[in-house]
Amino acid sequence: MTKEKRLPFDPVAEAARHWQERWPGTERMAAATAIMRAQQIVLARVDAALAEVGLTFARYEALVLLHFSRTGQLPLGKMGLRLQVHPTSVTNAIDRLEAEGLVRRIPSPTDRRTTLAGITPRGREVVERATELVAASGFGLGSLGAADLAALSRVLRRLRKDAGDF
Amino acid sequence: MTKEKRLPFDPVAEAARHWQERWPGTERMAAATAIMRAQQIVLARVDAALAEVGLTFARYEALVLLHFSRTGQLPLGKMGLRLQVHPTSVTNAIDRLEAEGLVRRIPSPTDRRTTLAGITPRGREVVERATELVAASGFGLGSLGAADLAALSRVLRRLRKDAGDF
DNA sequence: CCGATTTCAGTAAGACTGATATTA
DNA sequence: CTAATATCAGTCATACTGAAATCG
Repeated sequence: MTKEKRLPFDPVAEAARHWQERWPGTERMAAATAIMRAQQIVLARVDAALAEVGLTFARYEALVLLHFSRTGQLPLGKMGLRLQVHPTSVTNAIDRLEAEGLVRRIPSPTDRRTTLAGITPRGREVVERATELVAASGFGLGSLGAADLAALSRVLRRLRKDAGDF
Repeated sequence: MTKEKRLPFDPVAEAARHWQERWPGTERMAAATAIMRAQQIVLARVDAALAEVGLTFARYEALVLLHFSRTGQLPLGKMGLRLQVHPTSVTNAIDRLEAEGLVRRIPSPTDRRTTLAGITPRGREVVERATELVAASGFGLGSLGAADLAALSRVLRRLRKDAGDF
């Protein structure tokens, strides 16, 4: 951690106060800054939970995606699209997961250019255990009620849709 | 970019659908995943806007903080607390900003252990120009209305507060 | 020949650990 | 002596670019 010190004021509100005096779009700035910080909080909680099973968030996401897929196998390219990560990052993530025996590479039977990543039985065990830990951590959102969570999901869904995610 | 492909469905909703069948806390998972993706979107937009003036988001934040401060100078440690970044990351960011003449290091007159970062006139010019660009980009939130922005800020404020930020 | 898929080499920014020098 | 402050060296996970190999 950087330091466990609690500020005596809300740094986002403080920034908004100054911003407002000179520049437009204060509400957007405040919301964007809050999103950046919220992501830091969520990531820190999830990473801490996953450390116990030796996974990072990126690799956990890949593993969950495979676990949820019908056959337990997906082309690397499809994974990149679904997880919105760079092709080389997928290669890297699968490299690590394969080295730990959680995933194995399988040549596609229909297209010899593509490689499938397939989750192994050990991979399924680990993702189940990891998910228990992550769910127990509450994703750092443990204090939010159902209404707040719903509001968050609703607004962020619009944001993601308008950004061209889906 | 990873690929400009739009998925035919909401990947977060799809994940939630599968999650719900086996694990608890679906609403938290969905909100957390949406936060992670929203941060990616905001960061990409802001970084793209800042590239024109040769700044990263982290360095821009540091510059804005100095620009807003009363004297234009702050101890590096205080900056780390305000921006929630690691001390060594502050040192690194100030190194870069100093190399570009946007900031200079000043020995503290009252405590010889501490170093102040002071924004230069050129730093003020750059931060003004950068802010025009960033504000014009809308932080990737251009499509959200006032009510949505307010809801976002309200919920994320609670999240940050409960996480111990302030 | 063109485009898609994956991989590799190399670069970059950032977060972190552990150690150190200086000073309150 | 201790605590705080900043820095340095080095490691790590990730993102990206550009190039290459393979194949539809």
